[in-house]
Amino acid sequence: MALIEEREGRRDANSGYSRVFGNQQLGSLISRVHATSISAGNELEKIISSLANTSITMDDIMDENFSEGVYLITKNAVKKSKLKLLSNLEPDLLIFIIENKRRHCYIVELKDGDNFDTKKSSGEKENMKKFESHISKKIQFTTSIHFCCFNQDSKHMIVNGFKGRISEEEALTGKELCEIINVDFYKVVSMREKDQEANFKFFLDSLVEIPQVSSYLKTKKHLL
DNA sequence: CATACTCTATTCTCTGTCGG
DNA sequence: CCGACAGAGAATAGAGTATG
Repeated sequence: MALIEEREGRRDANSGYSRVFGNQQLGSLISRVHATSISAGNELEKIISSLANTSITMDDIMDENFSEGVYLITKNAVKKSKLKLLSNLEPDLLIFIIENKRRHCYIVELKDGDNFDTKKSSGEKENMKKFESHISKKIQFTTSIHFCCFNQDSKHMIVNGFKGRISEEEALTGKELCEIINVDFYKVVSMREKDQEANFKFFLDSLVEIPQVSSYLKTKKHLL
């Protein structure tokens, strides 16, 4: 769950957030908000894999021990397989399409934003290509690499964010990713929205409980 | 179990290049 | 030559994971 309430954040007075406000309680509250945002990114991958068909291992793929279907294999599952590779070259997701006449592996880098970090994008594409050439030698599948910005609906914007370093085919929206793996995009979105109300309340409740904040709000009573 | 490393998001600053 | 822009690097922060 991406709940602010469950995040630690930095509680001490020496965090940058405390300095921003000159108030430790407010600083630690903001720190917890930030921690929640980070946590939500990790959660996205977990939600997606919980809704997809993950009933196959990387070893099964290499041993040709499978039947028709669409399967998702996460980064961690790849790490546990015998497909040994230099560390940190692994993409976030591998999708295997196993059909009568088609065997394809989508290699996907997933991001919970609407833009990729331009500093790392060149390196990321290089790593993806390295991984692609490595895995192609081990499996009997065609392959393609993709960069998915889960919260971006426009392929064009993804390519743009990448400063044109990737093609339209290599860009993937969240909706497209979900279509490939037979996952309801809107279910993923609604699962993530579930915490919003609790977060909204927790944040504002915590905020008005801070003495400095509440005494300030009392001077603003005319606004209510 | 502690430590090191990588991931996420975001902002600021410095530097270099391109075009008018 | 100067401004606009792009890119790299550093900084703020914590979470998560791998490993000895």
